[in-house]
Amino acid sequence: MKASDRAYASLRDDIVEWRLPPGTVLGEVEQAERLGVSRTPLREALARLAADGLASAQKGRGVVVSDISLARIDELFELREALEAKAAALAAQRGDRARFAGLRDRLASAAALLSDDDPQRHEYYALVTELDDEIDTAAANSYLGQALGALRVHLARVRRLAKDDALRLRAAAVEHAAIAGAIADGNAHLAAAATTVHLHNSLRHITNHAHAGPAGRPHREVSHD
Amino acid sequence: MKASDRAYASLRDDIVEWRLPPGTVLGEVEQAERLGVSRTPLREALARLAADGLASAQKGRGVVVSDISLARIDELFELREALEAKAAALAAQRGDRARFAGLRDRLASAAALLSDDDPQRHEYYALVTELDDEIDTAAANSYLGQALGALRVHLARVRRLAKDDALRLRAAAVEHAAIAGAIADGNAHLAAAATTVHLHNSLRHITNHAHAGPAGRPHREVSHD
DNA sequence: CAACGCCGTTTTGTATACATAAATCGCCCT
DNA sequence: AGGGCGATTTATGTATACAAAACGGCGTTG
Repeated sequence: MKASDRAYASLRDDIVEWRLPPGTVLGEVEQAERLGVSRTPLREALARLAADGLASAQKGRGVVVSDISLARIDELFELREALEAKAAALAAQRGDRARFAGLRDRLASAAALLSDDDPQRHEYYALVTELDDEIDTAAANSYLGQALGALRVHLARVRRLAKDDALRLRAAAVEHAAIAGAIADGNAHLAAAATTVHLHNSLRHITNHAHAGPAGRPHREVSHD
Repeated sequence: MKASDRAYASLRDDIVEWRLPPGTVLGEVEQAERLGVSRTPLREALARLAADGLASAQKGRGVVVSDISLARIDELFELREALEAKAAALAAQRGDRARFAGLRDRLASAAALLSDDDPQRHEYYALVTELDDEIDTAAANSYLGQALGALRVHLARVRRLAKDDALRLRAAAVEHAAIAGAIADGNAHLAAAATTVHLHNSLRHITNHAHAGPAGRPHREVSHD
């Protein structure tokens, strides 16, 4: 694997997992030494991060990890709603109905997965990811898929701001089942509406139950200037 | 200005203006010599092009200008509809109504601009661009704005596939005026619907009146493999 | 005392040289 | 004669050295 790819993947993970919090300056020599690569592939990695919107190039002071405050989550979800509603609608038009019917049933009975003492909710998250992937595939739109991919990187970062309690996750499972069901029925309008509802509830949960930082470790919220 | 920025801008223009048609291989040394820069900044430019989706990195054969056949225009417009409808709706909620009322009136009387013998329709296109910018500003969503910006690069490429006759442009002006009017009225639902209608008509015009290549110079359509 | 400008340091931007991997072309074997 | 294999060639990937620009500290000056 290429060194630039390793550097990119490593830095992206560090940013998404909040090991590199917003406002962190990513000096070229510093990061190059830390990751054990030369400056050239590292610069390529930083350029890709900037293109993704995870970092922004400041003039003279290198690139800094971009800010992601609660205020911007509203914006993020506005874009998310536009993209995912469209994707769900397209999937309803084009998708394999039997496949989504299966997902609908598995999601409807997902409460059982959540009653586990698995703190990671591994099985449930895998199921949701599977639904997302199926929608992407069924939508059969590379431009939309690319946009959704870029968006999900940002969402992964946001996830650490919310605490997922079992109550919300159970409700989310029902909402996901509704989306899958609408797609299985080939009902594009309903699929889009169900997606809108789900994202609305998801955003409300985040804004209501947000905490300052990951794992109780507080961090500076805003104004990295 | 940085050499990497110049290289990026130059290459992007060459791709958008079809001087580098789809399937063209962009060799590093070749392009570096052509643009008069070293390989290092050129590689950065190529990476940005790949991130934009204008080129894709093939393993072993460098990066090639990405394909944009008529089949993919449908996909492009599906994404476009999702983004622009959302942007129009947000603009209707948040925008300055007087400003859009002014744009509505100017667009409604835009037929006069089109009766000119200006083959570039410069004034009219400037007006449409102004509307787009105002919508972006009013939507006040950086993520959405970034996605729209990336999308418009691809659209600029597609524009060369359609021949804009005065008839279609006059109809488009009316549609744009309807969008601006809906935003001016603060009617988000109507603004989104008007955008959907406009894009539907625009796409239909393109698919009906598409020609093989720009300025009568034919090029290979598909299957650059 | 404050503000402006200069210089040193640090960091980014660029070029080039080297290493490595892939594709092509020619040759040999079947 | 055709196909596969290997060497050559070419292109990409990486590292390092050099240049330029920006920031910060400091001194000077109004």
